[in-house]
Amino acid sequence: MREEDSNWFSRWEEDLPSPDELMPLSQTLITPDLALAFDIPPNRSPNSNSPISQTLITPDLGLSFDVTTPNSTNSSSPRRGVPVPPLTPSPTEPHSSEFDSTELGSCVGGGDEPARTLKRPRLVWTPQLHKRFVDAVGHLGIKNAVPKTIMQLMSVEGLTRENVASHLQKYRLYLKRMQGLSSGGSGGGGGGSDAATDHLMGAPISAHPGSFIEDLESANGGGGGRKVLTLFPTGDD
DNA sequence: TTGATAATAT
DNA sequence: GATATTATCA
Repeated sequence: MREEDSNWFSRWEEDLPSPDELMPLSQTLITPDLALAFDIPPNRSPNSNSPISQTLITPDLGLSFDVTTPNSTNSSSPRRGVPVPPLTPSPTEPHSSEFDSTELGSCVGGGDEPARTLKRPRLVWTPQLHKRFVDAVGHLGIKNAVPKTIMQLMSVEGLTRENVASHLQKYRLYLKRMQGLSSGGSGGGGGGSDAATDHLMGAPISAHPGSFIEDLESANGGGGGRKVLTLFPTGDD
């Protein structure tokens, strides 16, 4: 006797409760401390500031997390004072599947502080991750398209409400822009919808059960060579 | 530019 | 008090 009034999402909740079962999106976030314990490149650039970028790709989807340290311009960041050792980014396919799923809060070499409270580097919204985001919003509907619900639906480890909220804002802004553009056509400087972006964010938010998370790889060209596509068009190119 | 964060509102 | 949304910073 399930109430039929319950929308589709009601069923989602029934299927969701098993995050362990469905974990298509497992992101292995490496805390700075962990990275430290992992491997410290002996060749320390004396004066060469190499961009510290950690590219963790999950074998399932291939989400890549990129940590960027504010090396440009010595801006004293009171909040971000996590000195991450320069790691060599591997643009190629890292087959390092030897990643132990040890808890992030595990005792790391010399790190007595709980990684749980450690601040994570900037979150890079990859097309796949964004797809999930859009999918979650689409399935939830504007009504329930709240950061918390979205986060829960995404079931992305490491993803916090703040992350979704931040992105959600941009997402809404993008939609608003489009809607406003559709209504009035007064372009100040340009105004053009990028096909790539349009395809990404131009997903109509219709609360339909449909299929959850479509092909996540569709976003990726797959032809080799990742292209950093801009999620949000500046409107002027 | 994009994402995090502070402040604010509900 | 917690969560959502807005605004601003980096």
